[in-house]
Amino acid sequence: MAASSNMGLSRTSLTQQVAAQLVNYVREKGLKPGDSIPTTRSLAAKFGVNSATLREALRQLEATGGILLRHGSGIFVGPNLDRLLLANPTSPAVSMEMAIQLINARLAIEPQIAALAALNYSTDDLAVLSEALPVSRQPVTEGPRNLPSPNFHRALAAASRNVILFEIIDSILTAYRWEQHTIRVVFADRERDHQQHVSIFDAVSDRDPHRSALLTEAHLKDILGATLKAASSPSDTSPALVRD
Amino acid sequence: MAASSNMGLSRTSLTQQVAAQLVNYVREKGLKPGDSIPTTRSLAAKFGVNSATLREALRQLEATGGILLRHGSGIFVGPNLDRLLLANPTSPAVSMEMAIQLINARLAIEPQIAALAALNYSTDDLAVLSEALPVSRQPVTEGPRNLPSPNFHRALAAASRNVILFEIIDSILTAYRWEQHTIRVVFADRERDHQQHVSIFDAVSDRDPHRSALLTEAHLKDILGATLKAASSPSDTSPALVRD
DNA sequence: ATCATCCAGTGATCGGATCAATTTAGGGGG
DNA sequence: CCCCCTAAATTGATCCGATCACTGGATGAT
Repeated sequence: MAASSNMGLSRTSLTQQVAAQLVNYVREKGLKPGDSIPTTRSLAAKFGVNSATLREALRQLEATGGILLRHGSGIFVGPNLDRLLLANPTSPAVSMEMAIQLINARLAIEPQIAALAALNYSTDDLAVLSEALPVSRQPVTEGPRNLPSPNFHRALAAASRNVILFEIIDSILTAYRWEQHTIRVVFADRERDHQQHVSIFDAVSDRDPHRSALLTEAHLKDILGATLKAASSPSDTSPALVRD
Repeated sequence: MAASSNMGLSRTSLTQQVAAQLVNYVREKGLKPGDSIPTTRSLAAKFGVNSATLREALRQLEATGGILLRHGSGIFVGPNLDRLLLANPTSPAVSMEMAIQLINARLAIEPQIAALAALNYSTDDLAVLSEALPVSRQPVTEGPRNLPSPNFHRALAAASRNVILFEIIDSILTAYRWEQHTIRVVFADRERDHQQHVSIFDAVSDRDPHRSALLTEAHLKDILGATLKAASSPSDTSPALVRD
C-alpha cells in the first residue's frame, strides 16, 4: 500500500506524493469538512515515510486550506473540501470539465477586468501590455528556466490596478496550464487569437471600458468554443498548441 | 535578532512565525521574482529554529506559490511576488486599502455570479440559498467550532454551478475576514443589508440574470460606500460589526 | 576546444527524542 | 449526585543530528 520508493521516474518530491496520497485517502473515505484524519504517527506509518516528511505534506495542505491542524486535538478536513480534492485531478474527463469551468470563470471575470483596465491603467501598464502583445504570436517560446514571460491576459489584469483581481486571474491561468498537462486544448486559429488581443489592446488604450469588455468577452467565447469542439472530437492530426 | 521564544501570547505556531519572518526578509531585501534566497541551513540559523521547522515554513510558502524549492540548486522567489507579500499585512492603512480592493474585486465578479446563479441554479441550490438568507439578520451567530455557517454570498456563488467561481468568492471572503482582524468595518444599516439580500434572492429565483446582477452590484456598492466612509472617519462610538 | 568525470554545495529524507496543548478520566468536596 | 480541580494519556509541534540525492561548476584527459 505504501511503496513510495523512488522507482523509475519520480519527478515529484516524496512530500508531494504523500500529500497526494492523503488527498486520495480523504476522497476514498468520503470524508467531509469537520471529519477527523488519523494521527500524524499513524499516517507516517501508513504512508511509510518519516514524520518530518509527513509533516511537510500536512503543512502544504494546510496552507492550501485543505486541512486543519490543531495542536493536541487532531487533524481535520478543512471547510473547503473542493480546494483539497481539486489538488490532484482524477481522470481526463474530469479535467476537461474543469477546463471548461475555468474558461467560464474567466468569461465571467475578465470582461470586467478589461473595463477596469481601460479606466485605471497607467502609462507603465500600457507599456507592459503592448510588450506582452507580440508574444502571443510566437509559436511556443521556450523562455528561460522559470520566468514565464508575462502574457497578455496577465498584463491586462495587472492594468486593472487591483491586486486581488490580478491574483485571481493569475491563479486561474496557472490552474489552467496545470490542467493542460493532462488535456491539450487544440486551438486552430492562432492568428485570430492574436488579432483579438490587438483589438482588445486598442480598446483599452482608447480608455473605452465598454468596448474592452465586449471584445474580451468575444475573445473568451471564441476560446470556449474551440475548447468545446476539442472536447467532442478527441485529439486529431493538428498538433496541440498552448495558448494564453 | 532571532528571539522566537514564546513570550507572552504566542497564538501562532513557530512555523508560521518563521514563514512570516521569511516574507519580511524578502520584502525588506526588495527581492524580485527569480532572485535567490539563502540556503536552508543559513536560514535555520538566522531564524534560530530547527531545520525541520524552517522546512515546514518553506513548504507552506511554496504551496501558496510564494517561493520555489529546487533540489540541489537553491531557494528562489516565486513568479508571483504579490501572493507572498500579501501573506502578512504591513500596516492598518495598507490593510484598509486592501479591504477596498477586495470589495472592488467582488464588485467586478459577483454580479456576473448572480446572473449565472439565476441561470444555472437547481432546486437544491435555492434551498441552500434561502436557508442562508435569515442568517444575515442574526447579530453575530457564534457558530460551532470551525464550521462557519454558509452565508448568503457563498451560497450564491455555489448556485452559479461553477466550482472555480465559488473558490474565488470563498477565498475573497476568507481574505476579507482576515483583513477584518486588523480593521473593523463599520456597517451601520444592517437591516438594509438583509433587505438587499432578499431582493437578490427573489431576482435569482425568478431566473432573471439581469436583475440579479444589477441588484448585486448595487448591494456591493453600498458596502463599498460604507467601507469608504469608515475609512475616512476612524472607529467611533458605533460598535464594529461583522458582515458577509 | 570538447567532453566525460569528479566534487563541493544544497535541498530532501530519515530516525528518534523531547516539548506543549488538548482531551479525558479520576478524585475530592459540596 | 453533581461540579470542579488535578493528573494522566493522547496528539500535534519542535528539536537534534545524520545521511541521501540532485545540481552546477571545476577538473582533467583527449
